[in-house]
Amino acid sequence: MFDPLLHQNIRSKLVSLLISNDELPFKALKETLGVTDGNLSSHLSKLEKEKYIAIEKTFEGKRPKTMVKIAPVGRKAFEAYIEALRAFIEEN
Amino acid sequence: MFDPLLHQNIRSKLVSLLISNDELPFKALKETLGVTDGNLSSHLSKLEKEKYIAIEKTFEGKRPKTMVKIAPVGRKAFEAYIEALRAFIEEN
DNA sequence: CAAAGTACTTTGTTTTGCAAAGTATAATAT
DNA sequence: ATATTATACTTTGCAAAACAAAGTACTTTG
Repeated sequence: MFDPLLHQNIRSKLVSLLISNDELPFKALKETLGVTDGNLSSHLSKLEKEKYIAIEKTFEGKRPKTMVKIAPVGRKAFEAYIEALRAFIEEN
Repeated sequence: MFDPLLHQNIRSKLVSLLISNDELPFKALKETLGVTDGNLSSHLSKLEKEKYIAIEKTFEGKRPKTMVKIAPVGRKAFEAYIEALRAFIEEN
């Protein structure tokens, strides 16, 4: 079974981005993924709930800034997911 | 965007099985995938609706037998999906 | 200081994914 | 002969997911 948290269009790319960039602001994720604020927000919540990512709320001057980081659990899960995909591809 | 019809746990495996075996009976799919009848039935309907597969209802003696075959659209889509996965893996 | 913008979150609706229940026929036991 | 169980599915109902629209809380700008 592919990890259902990762085997989804937006989340697989989201986590992939976080693996490559280690941390990214909400806005950058939103623009790169081409999703609405609400949609991104709920995907982030889902990933945070399972400790795949960590969300840090800071301030950039006076404006709120949400920083999203990959967490150890998420990194491991993603690696396993990529391995699973690789195995799936091999047999196809 | 990964093809949402294929980027799903059960359906990706289902179509993969059909690519390898060309045609399979309902029962074999059900057992191999480890899903309930209802669940399989609805996934098949979804794939059939988009012409990814073809469903043939025949009789084995006096009992109904549902045969599932991969269709050209499905084969192409699956190949493209595998390519997309490959590309995704490459960059991760 | 009103209007518009920024950075999100919450709410509401549609779509999925699934199991339980239903349908129809066949085989088997009584 | 007929009730019971089994086979092969499909339909229904419901909980969870995915998404956009609306809401919240500020802040900057005209």
